[in-house]
Amino acid sequence: MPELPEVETVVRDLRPALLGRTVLDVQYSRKKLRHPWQPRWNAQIRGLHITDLRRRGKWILVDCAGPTPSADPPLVRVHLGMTGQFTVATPHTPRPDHVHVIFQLDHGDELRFRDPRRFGGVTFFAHRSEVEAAMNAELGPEPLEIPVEYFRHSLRTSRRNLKAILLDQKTLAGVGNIYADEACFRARLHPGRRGHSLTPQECDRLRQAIETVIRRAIASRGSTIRDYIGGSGLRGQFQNELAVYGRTGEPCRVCQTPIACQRLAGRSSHFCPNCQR
DNA sequence: CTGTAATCCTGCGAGC
DNA sequence: TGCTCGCAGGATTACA
Repeated sequence: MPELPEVETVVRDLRPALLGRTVLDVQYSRKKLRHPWQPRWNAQIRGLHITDLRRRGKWILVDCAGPTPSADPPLVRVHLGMTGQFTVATPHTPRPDHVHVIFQLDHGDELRFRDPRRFGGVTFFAHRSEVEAAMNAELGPEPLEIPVEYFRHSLRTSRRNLKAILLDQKTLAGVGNIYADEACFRARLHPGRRGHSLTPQECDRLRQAIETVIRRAIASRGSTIRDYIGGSGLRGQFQNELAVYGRTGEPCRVCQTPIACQRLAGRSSHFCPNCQR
């Protein structure tokens, strides 16, 4: 579910509530998550202070600090998968189904990881460096900081279609199905176009479209299609501004042509057959 | 290298 | 009302 704008919203919501907090205890359900929680981490996490909260692509990173300062401190890494929710709540708030990890915090609140489909996960790393190196090797640049030449080169040397390229986290980290479709529409490019068929100008148009769409989506706290909620439990608003995603058969906001839907890179891909070439 | 399909799960809407 | 089917914001793997 959550793509960059949704994950960014969760991080922004949670940051003020979590910075400086101490984890008193951790509970977890027996259900298996994508990146399995392991009981032995419990003892390691207890007593850690939360020093920062960050996002990289669709990953949430919770930086921690132990009792003694370390150059390579521990961290907790979270992925929301399709239906993940990461929220702070008071213990009085009823616990919904599918809450799989609960961090008890020192000021009484709970940090909850909920995920009905369990495609997401929570993993503890004793040393930040273990994750950073691996993640940087597997993730491309952030969509709001795409190097111009890098992006042109990535597109123009690929025989894949735009949809597949945009969804590839190694090319760009954080774009998913909604924003790939929205960016192609904004750039007036058919998602089935092959990367190598793009002119440098079209590459730049796509890059700018991605940046604009992602920026606006963050400003609207992401899109809530079904399950998504931010770190404080609020729904997103960008679903109201989507131009093509989920609008199959509805009129294009520019030319009134019915929006088409076609399977590309294994995913439903929405586009205007008239505006996008 | 590319593309496709299956896989991990639960829940929901459409259609009968 | 109740059933089955297909599909869902992700990501990895196997196979053609």
